[in-house]
Amino acid sequence: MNRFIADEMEKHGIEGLSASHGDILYLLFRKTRLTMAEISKGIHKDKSTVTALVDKLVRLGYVTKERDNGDTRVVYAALTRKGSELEPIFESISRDMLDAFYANVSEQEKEDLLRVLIKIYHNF
Amino acid sequence: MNRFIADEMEKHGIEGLSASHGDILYLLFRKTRLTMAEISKGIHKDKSTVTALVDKLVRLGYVTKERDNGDTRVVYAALTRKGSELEPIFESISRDMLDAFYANVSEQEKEDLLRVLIKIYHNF
DNA sequence: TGATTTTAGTTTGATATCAAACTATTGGGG
DNA sequence: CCCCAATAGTTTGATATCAAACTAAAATCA
Repeated sequence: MNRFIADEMEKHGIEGLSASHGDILYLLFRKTRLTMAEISKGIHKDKSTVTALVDKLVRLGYVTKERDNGDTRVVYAALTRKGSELEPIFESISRDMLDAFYANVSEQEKEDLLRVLIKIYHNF
Repeated sequence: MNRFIADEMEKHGIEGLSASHGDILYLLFRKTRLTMAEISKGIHKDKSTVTALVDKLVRLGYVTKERDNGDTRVVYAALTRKGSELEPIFESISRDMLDAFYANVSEQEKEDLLRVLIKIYHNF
């Protein structure tokens, strides 16, 4: 799946991003401003990992970081124009990905799969 | 799951091993001698990754590496005595892991899950 | 109010991982 | 037989990832 996504992104001229960067961008498509801690929770990665990932997105020009004025411990991440432009491309890749993933899998099977996986998820 | 396994291993006094090292050891419990390429295929990891993983197992005293006499390109990995002693511990951890994993999941659900996952696996 | 604890992020050091370049050996075809 | 291609592993360089130590700021509490 990682390879699939990486290949698709390369086809669209997006390079240097991993699946985790994509996860972060997805969060930012939904909510325009997120703290580092919110991102950490949202993508289930350690906060120090998020620091590195977001810094890379900043370096590539997709995201900005800004300190909160009230509580200066807090740092917000938000999309730049360039970052926002990724949304339609990502939606398209996501669709293709899911289509490939669920090829030959019926709706009923999908439903059952999800239900059992959630059960297993809660076992940890 | 990785954390679960790591915790269990630590309880048994086994430290410094990741899940991938466990995968390699499992292969060696079944077949006493494997080439680096066979391990690479067996654990679905790049051959250069296997070099690093096996070297660590050698460093920790669980495995030996030996060149083939006939074809000197080939390198065999095999368990040491210390490596073999891990088998019962690993079997026990494996059982506990699967029990935790499949808690509250019926046999029928397991079967369906596996069938659909295999289908999805073949989609890539 | 002042000390202590909690919280938010970053830095540091270690590890697994991959891809690409490289080395060394084997096997085939002219 | 020799060259070339294929094969087996290793080395190198980059990256994501985590945990632990650290910094700085806010919140609690006595």
